[in-house]
Order: sequence, then C-alpha cells, then structure tokens
Amino acid sequence: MAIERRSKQREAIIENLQSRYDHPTAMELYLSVREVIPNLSLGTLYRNLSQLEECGMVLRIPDGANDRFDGNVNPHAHFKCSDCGKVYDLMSFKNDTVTFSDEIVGYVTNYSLMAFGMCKNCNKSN
Amino acid sequence: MAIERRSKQREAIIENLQSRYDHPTAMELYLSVREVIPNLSLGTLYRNLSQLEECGMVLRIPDGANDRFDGNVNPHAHFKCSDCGKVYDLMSFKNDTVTFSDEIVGYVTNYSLMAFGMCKNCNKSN
DNA sequence: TATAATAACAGTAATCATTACTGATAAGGA
DNA sequence: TCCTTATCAGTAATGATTACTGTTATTATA
Repeated sequence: MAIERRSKQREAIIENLQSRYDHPTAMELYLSVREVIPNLSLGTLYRNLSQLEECGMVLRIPDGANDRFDGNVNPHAHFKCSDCGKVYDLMSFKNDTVTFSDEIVGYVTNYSLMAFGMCKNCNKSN
Repeated sequence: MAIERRSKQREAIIENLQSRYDHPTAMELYLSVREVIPNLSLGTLYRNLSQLEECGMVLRIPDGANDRFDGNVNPHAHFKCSDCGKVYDLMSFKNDTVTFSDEIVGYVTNYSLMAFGMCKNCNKSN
C-alpha cells in the first residue's frame, strides 16, 4: 500500500536514517528511534521501512537475514568487514584496496554483485 | 570445523551443485539431492553447505533470508528477476542491457554491490 | 471547527529459514 | 578388526520478519 498520511513515527524513522552514516539493521534503528518515540513498535518500524523503500526514500542493503538500511538512496557500493561486521560506504577500487573519501577502509577478499530487473521471459509475458 | 572425512552425503551435494546452472536455494537443493539420498537431513545439507563454502568449493549468493548456492566458485555477478525471482549468471553490462553469452537475459533497474574483506581497524588489531 | 472514514499505530502471535542439540552411524588410522 | 570421533538423521530452538487485532490519529469534507 502506498503512503497516504503522515505520521510522526515514519518521520522519526526517516529523519534518524538520514542523519547517520552507518548502515543500521532494523533492530539498531529500532533502538535508536525508540529514544525519541519510546513506545515505537517493531512491527511499525518494519512496515514503514518497506513502504519507504518502495517509494524510493530508503535503500535496503541486502545482508543475509539481517538487512541494513541507508538514507542515501543513490545506488552505491558497500564494504562489509568479515571480522567486525561493520558496513562502510565504498567509493572506489584500486587494486585490492578500497578507498572512501581520502581514507583506506579495508582490503577486499571477495565480493557479491547482484543486479535486479526483469528477465526476458517476464518482459515478454507482461 | 574443517572437512576431515569423506561422506556420500557431501559428495552428492557437491556433485548435484556442479551439474546444474541455476542457483538453487537450500530447499531446492535439498529436494534434488533427496532423489539420490532419500533420507538426507536438512541439517546435514546446511552444515555441509557452510563447510563447502568455507573451504572454497561452493559459492554462497546472498539473497535475502533465502541464500542461493553456486558450484561455480569464480566470483561472478548475478542477475535476479524481480518478477519471477530466477537468478541468472550475469556476464556483462551494456547500457541497461545484461548480456549472458550471446543472449540478452534482462534489463537492469537496480543493483547491489557488496565487497567483503577486513577493515583497517580489524586489520590493525589482528 | 466538528465529524467520519480509514491509514497507521502498539502489541502480540505466527511464520519460516537457519542453527543447535542428541544419540546413532560409519570413515579411516592404528 | 578395533577405536576414535567426524558426520549423520531427526528434531527442538532461535531469531528476524510478517500477519493479525483492536485502538488511535490524520485529514478530507460538511
């Protein structure tokens, strides 16, 4: 269902997400938004994240069973540390070195690139 | 734990995976391998997939809560149809058109690139 | 500004892929 | 052949996400 009304819960969620540069999981975001709206429901958070993703205001970063969310909706690459699990924005490759702004954030050992769209078969039948 | 002994279950799993070019989920693979080993346990499949991934014989393709598996361990890009959910190998981009071998498989509307490795902080402390 | 329709909410139960556990089986070295 | 223990089958537990139910609050209209 599309967004039809405003709610302070949704506005707190998007505001929180746009004010940070880490890539919180649903639970991390939940705990953070609860500091502003203490009785925010987890179901409400999930529902709003899905709505906001659908209307292009939030980017979902697939990360196993624990997706992450990003207020920066320009599609851009990410780097996940296999050791601590943190997810960084990834701006450029240079050999095996990842550069973000002017700072090296880590060393790539593997990657996963998934493109989304519509395959030829489905395009034909629709 | 590393692999130390052979088992017909594990061999059936890797053989099945290497003989196909779709990208089965754990359940799809389970149902397929059960045609050879009817009493294969789902837990055994998951345990072996994790072991095989760890020792580099199987590639895990992150796909939400429903990961997919690939017997082709050369890291390579994938294309997922948002309509039918099928996952194709993706060999090259050309404008918005995806080409696999000589055949167009679909039209890209979005993508997700996640690089894995070790971040600077963890690299320092290890 | 009041009223009414219903989107959105809080709280909670259900779902479902995956992981962990337990006792049995079998690989492979001595 | 015997023994150690990796691996197994079967099943219970976990945990993120989704669905459901009754309540609240947004917003169009009178």
